[in-house]
Amino acid sequence: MGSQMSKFMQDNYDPAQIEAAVQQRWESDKVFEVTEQPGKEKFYCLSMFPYPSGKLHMGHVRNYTLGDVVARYQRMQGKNVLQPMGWDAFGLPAENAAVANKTAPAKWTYQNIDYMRNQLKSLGFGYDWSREVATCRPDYYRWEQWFFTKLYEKGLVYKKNATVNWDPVDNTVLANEQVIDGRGWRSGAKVVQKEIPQWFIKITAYADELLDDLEQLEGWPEQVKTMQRNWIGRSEGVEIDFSVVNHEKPLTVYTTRPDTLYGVTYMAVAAQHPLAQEAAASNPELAAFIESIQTTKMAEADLATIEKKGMATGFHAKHPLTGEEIPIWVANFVLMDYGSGAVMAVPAHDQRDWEFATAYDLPIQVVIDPAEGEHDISQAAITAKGTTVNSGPYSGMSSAEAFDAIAAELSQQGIGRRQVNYRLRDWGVSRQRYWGTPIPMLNLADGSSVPVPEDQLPVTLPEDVVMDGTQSPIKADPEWRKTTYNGAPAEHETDTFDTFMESSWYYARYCSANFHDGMLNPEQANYWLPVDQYIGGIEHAILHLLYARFFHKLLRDTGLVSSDEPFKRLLTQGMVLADSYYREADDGKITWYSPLDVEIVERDSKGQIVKAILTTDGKEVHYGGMTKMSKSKNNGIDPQVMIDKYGADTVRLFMMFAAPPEATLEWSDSGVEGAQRFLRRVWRLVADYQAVATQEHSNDFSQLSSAQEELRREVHRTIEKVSDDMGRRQNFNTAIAAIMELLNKLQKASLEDAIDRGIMREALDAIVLMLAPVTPHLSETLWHELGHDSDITFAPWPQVDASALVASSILVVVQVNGKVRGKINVPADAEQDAVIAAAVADENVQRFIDDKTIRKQIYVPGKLVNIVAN
RNA sequence: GCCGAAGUGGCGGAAUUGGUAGACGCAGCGGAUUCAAAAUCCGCCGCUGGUAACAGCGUGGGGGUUCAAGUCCCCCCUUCGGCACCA
Repeated sequence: MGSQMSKFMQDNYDPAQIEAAVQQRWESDKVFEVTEQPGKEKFYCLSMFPYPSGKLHMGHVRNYTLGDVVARYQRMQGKNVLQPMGWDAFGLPAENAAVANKTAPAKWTYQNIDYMRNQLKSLGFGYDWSREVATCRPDYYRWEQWFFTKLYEKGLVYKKNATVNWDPVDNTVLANEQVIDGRGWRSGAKVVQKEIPQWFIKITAYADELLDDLEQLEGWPEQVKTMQRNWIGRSEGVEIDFSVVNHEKPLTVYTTRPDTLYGVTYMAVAAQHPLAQEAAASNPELAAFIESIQTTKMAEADLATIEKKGMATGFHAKHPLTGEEIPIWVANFVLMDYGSGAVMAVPAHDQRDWEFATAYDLPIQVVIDPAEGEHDISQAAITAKGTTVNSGPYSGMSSAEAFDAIAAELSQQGIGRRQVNYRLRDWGVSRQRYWGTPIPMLNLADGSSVPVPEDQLPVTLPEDVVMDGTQSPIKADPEWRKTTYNGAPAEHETDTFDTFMESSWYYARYCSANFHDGMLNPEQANYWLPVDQYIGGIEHAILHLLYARFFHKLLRDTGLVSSDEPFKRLLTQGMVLADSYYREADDGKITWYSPLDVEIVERDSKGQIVKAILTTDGKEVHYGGMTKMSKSKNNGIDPQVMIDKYGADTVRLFMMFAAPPEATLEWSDSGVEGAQRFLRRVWRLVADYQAVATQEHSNDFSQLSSAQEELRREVHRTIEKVSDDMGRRQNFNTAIAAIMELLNKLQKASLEDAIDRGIMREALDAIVLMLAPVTPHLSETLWHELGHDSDITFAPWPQVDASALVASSILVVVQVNGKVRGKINVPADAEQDAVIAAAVADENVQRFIDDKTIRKQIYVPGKLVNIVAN
């Protein structure tokens, strides 16, 4: 066993050479291309596909290393593993780059894809590239368009007015991120809210199922499920019609607190509400006010923190039970897009209503006596439930009783009904941008809309265009939209889809990426789906993951897939941070410098950076702390530079070792060097062993010296821990730490006799195999050096020899009153009484109990004795 | 503001089910090797006191439950992610 040490091994570890060779073989042998193999257990491992922004950033490298480690681990478990990759290729940055660089978004995007694909290959990720998709290709988005028309036929799609950020100077719609302090980022003009017709998909029709099925998702982090639950926000309440004085139409509101109905002292409606508009028509002051509050950005975060403003409309509603007249106000915190665009206000029992009432001197009527505690209504609203007061015939009831009684009364009168409501709103998919999937609808002369007939799909987006910075080229071109429908002139919709549409079904398309006869090939899709492991950033915990879950159910109900949920197990990875450095000019302007151009010249006694200089000019820069890698702080570390310098295996190892997957990861140059140092030590240990590899080996482990027994126990303990860490816990950092510990011990191990060499041989095979998911190039190279002909990519994962784990004695910690006072070695099979006796007999333990009475003795088998004495 | 997380040595982190706090790595310090340096190897490394054995303190802050709390409960502080048109 074992080969003569090759010339190759005598040289130092040279990642550039071995990685290129290994990757070349993977490519020429098509190692990662897979097909359906009925009867063999499948494993679909998916990482969130990247937006092709130019080059990979460290967040990508982390995400894809995690995915590749999982995929390779599962392959070594003997599974048929699919790991695909593609491009989330539509989006705003391409338009911005097109304006800045005077190129077409398509060209820019395709160039980026080509560059980034090579980067992914150089990192050694084992993707099945034959399934690559780019969402901006017509052969991808045509099926999205087809699917949308199917949803339209099913009645799951509708058109309604919705609010957008309108830049009146550039005459364009802005994304929320393009609105800074209420102004357009390019024009600087004050942004106004404008209503335009847009397409919506009825995700609320699936709200209950999206909520209930979260329970099936045992492999999802609890926090993500909680966030989704809260986002869907199911509530049970009552919808109430308030009649409006001198007005035909009632004002309908939804409340979860009908028990506080007697506390309603005013109503609030959105600026765009018909009542507000009607009142403003004859009231210039109100009209001016309504215009002034239209500048509020529609983001919920802004809405929640803005100063609450309002004005009376002059209309009054009639209280449905008391008949009292209640003023109707316009308020800037009520949005037309949510619910009915109107709310009933109970300032005594709702904090936002309370603040508004206090600001505008509106009455506050207490109708709930809270169950416990003192409350001062002049300080804050009483939001807790309790017992009703001042509520006419409903006084003296619990909140729950009053809820039922009032709901029943309103229902009987025909002016209210119990209703389940969701915070979740229907999905607005229209975007007024160019670089996206054209919405496959035709607008007819009579104002109606119809889907583009199936035989006319796809509606293709022209790629050879010029971006002038403000308007979508397909909107600017009067010819593009022109078409006919049943012989009559019609116009193509010029809006495009929200890019969340493409990312909502790409995971399914990968299963039959080259299928031309439909969106999916159900046979292939149902072999691979659901995804067994999905990996991506925590920032996608709600929107992307909810939309993808929704789409999966839509696919299912269209007969394309048979499962209920797309992603069985989810891993949400943390961000990557790096040091940041800056200089401040005399005028206060701050310039950030890349950490790669900075040299640390002085640290204090605690290791903190006190002085650093810019290598280009030798002058000092200030340390700005450890922050998220970003363009704005210029602290992004280019993965390519690191791959060129250290090799892919070192970068991958550092990424997996520096932090657990969910936590943020701090980039550290010296940490990367430490990772490389470890790989060199692995290399050297194998090389040192090769020098004795031709000598006699023994695999008879029945008679071992205590040192041999202990070392072999360490080997199998490590296999046990690493298997658990990689498979169940997905804590790759501790798996690597365990391998490092084993390596430290092996370096000191004897190679004297045949058994020593047998144990070392077994240990080295195990180490090389266990490292293979993380450092595949190094492992494959060493695997062959150790004399194996097989491909380590598919080699079986090392097995634990249970007999090697058995120890004859164990260490038990002895505490007195909860403090550690001694440690004793006892036989593994010792009884409780014997262990406690040995514990009490310990010299140091005696010092703490000799003048005290023992009150209690607690024994945690095999671990700990606690003696309680006073 | 609302929803969800996180906070442990000089630093990244470990402690998996309430049972030895600080594994592993980085930085630092001491030594070996070297003409010298790099690389490598050996050792030390939470804070305070002590030559040491050992003792006291210690997991963001305050309170609580328990024989025992980094871990469970209550309150607070700080940082991060999301908030529907960034992806």
